[in-house]
Amino acid sequence: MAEKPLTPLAGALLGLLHDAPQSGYALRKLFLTTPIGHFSDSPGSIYPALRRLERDGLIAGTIENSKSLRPRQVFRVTPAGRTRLKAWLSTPVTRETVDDDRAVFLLRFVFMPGAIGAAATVRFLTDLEREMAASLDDLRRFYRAEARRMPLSGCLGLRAGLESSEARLRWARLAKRALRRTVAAASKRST
Amino acid sequence: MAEKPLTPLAGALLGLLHDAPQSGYALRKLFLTTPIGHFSDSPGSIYPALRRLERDGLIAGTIENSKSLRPRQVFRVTPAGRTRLKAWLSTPVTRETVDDDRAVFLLRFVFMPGAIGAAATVRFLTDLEREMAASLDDLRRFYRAEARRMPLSGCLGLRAGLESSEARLRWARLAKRALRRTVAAASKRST
DNA sequence: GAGACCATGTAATCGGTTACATGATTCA
DNA sequence: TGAATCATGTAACCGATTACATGGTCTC
Repeated sequence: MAEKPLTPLAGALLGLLHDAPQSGYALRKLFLTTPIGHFSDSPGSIYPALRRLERDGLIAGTIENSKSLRPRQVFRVTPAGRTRLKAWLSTPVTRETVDDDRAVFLLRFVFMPGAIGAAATVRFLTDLEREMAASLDDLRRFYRAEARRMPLSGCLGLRAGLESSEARLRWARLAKRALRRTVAAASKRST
Repeated sequence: MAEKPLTPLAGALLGLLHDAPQSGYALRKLFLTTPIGHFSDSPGSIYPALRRLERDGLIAGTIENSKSLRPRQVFRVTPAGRTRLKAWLSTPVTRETVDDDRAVFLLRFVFMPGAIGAAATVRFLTDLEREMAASLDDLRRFYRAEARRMPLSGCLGLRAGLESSEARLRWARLAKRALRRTVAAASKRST
């Protein structure tokens, strides 16, 4: 098998369908009206992706309102799809995880608590923090070493990278604190 | 004609070659060792892209060290390439400019002062500020309206978007101040 | 009855990535 | 002499985007 990681779009669709079974059109509207990643809301983007997921047995579509009215195909995540989603969400955090521009880690994060639980999400954030801190360190080192040789605009470009890395790291810490509170509250309730 | 905008990779290559003519291999090393955007450093990525640019007449390669030693093809930006680069750098700032995940605006920014001048770059940053502020406003509105209906992880995901938008905006202001100083200094020298 | 919206598709294109392949040179 | 680095390519694949196309339904 050696399953390839899901593409960002595939992961987003699978995650959204895991949260709530819905039609391709509803997913399009989500992409259009909410700030989830930046996916194209065009039909040529979503429907082929859904068909690929269906072909791979990760989702299954059932037609509602059949008989001429206004048929609508509602997709649900299959058990295999759920397994695959969990695997995607559980892929280890490495340097590439935090260095990617598209912020796929954020997409993954959003689906995590619902799919693999709050405790696993907290662990994920801990790993993120570690890698983000390392990445930021490297960037700072690079800046110190090369800034003087670079034109002003290069320096400023690096500053942008630094600022956004710092913002990400602050966010990871904040998110961890917030999630930990819910884990603590949940365990308190259960005792 | 109706020239399509350059792809991020094409823009990066053209900009780098405009700053300094160099070989494909040297460009690969830049991608490998510096934190410019996140482009693949693999030959299968860069060489075809260079060939496309050459095919379109935007760059021209001259072979150095020909005669068996270790030939190396050094690429230079042609006048047409320079025009195209300027056009790319000058495309108006819209909402999509600031909303794109890949931060192509940053790439453009880095090449601007060298290609279209500091004054034009300051104008660009002014436009960026405006659009970034508008984008941030929308995000905040969305957050206020929808946060209560969303699960915690969705909220936190939005927070990440907010934090990074705020960081970008702060950076744009900072960069504008820094560049303005150099413009002021330059005009002072010239008087 | 016209226009906006629901709902789904297909075809063509294209750029980027991975994997594979080659050969020369430098240095230990 | 073998490994690392310089230097350049090619072939195959694949997913995403754009543009095009269809037809029902709801509301004014």
